[in-house]
Amino acid sequence: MERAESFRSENPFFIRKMQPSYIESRIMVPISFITEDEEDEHDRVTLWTSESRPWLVDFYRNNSSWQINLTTGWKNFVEDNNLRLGDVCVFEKIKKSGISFRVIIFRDREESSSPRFSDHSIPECKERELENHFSVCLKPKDLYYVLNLPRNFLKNHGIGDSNVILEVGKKSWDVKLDSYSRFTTGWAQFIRDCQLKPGDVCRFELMDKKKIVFEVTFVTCIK
DNA sequence: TGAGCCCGATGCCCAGCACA
DNA sequence: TGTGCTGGGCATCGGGCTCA
Repeated sequence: MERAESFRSENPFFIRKMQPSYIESRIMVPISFITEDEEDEHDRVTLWTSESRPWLVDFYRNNSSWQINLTTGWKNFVEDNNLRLGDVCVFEKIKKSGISFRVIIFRDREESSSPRFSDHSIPECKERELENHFSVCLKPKDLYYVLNLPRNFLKNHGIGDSNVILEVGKKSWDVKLDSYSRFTTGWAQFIRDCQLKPGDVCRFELMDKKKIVFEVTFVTCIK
């Protein structure tokens, strides 16, 4: 999953980790990935893992759960590509005829499928140490008084309602982390002092788990 | 009988609101 | 300016129905 999450592309894409229901029957596509116009024009999507062989898969819109399910043909794809539980697929929408997705498979069993495409928009799967850090791209609302944090990260590290220390260089700020996984008291001061703007990306690296100290680095957005 | 289709339940995340 | 809460959107899962 970490390798899949490091995938970058100019094309829209989504990530799916293989669940039992995915292996056994169907997989869901975010509803925004297939427009109603496309749905009217096409009955099925085309999945590509290489440039040589496509898989045709029927789909239908699930209005109750606001999703699109891939059904007939999906199982063939699973079997042909030997997908197993825990494998992670990146579905990248590409500009081919009809509705086409390029599928990059990140296997749970050490090796990954190496995408065999001629262009260079394929994942930068550098080994990244994600365990101790997360990144946040600041939105206008984040520059107000609160910042929502990834709950999974906090949960994985057993971090709850507490005060944390944000360090930038030799300076540090005390910021309250509330029970809703948000930076609250102190966050506004931090963004003022660091002159952060919408579009800036903050990287929070957990340096001291006991005292909950994050070293913060940021990339400034230049319009 | 199994695959495909369809629906509903549940929980998570986030945006936004009300109020202190 | 900070906190608590709620509702909407979405992801995930399970189960019933239909049909070949």
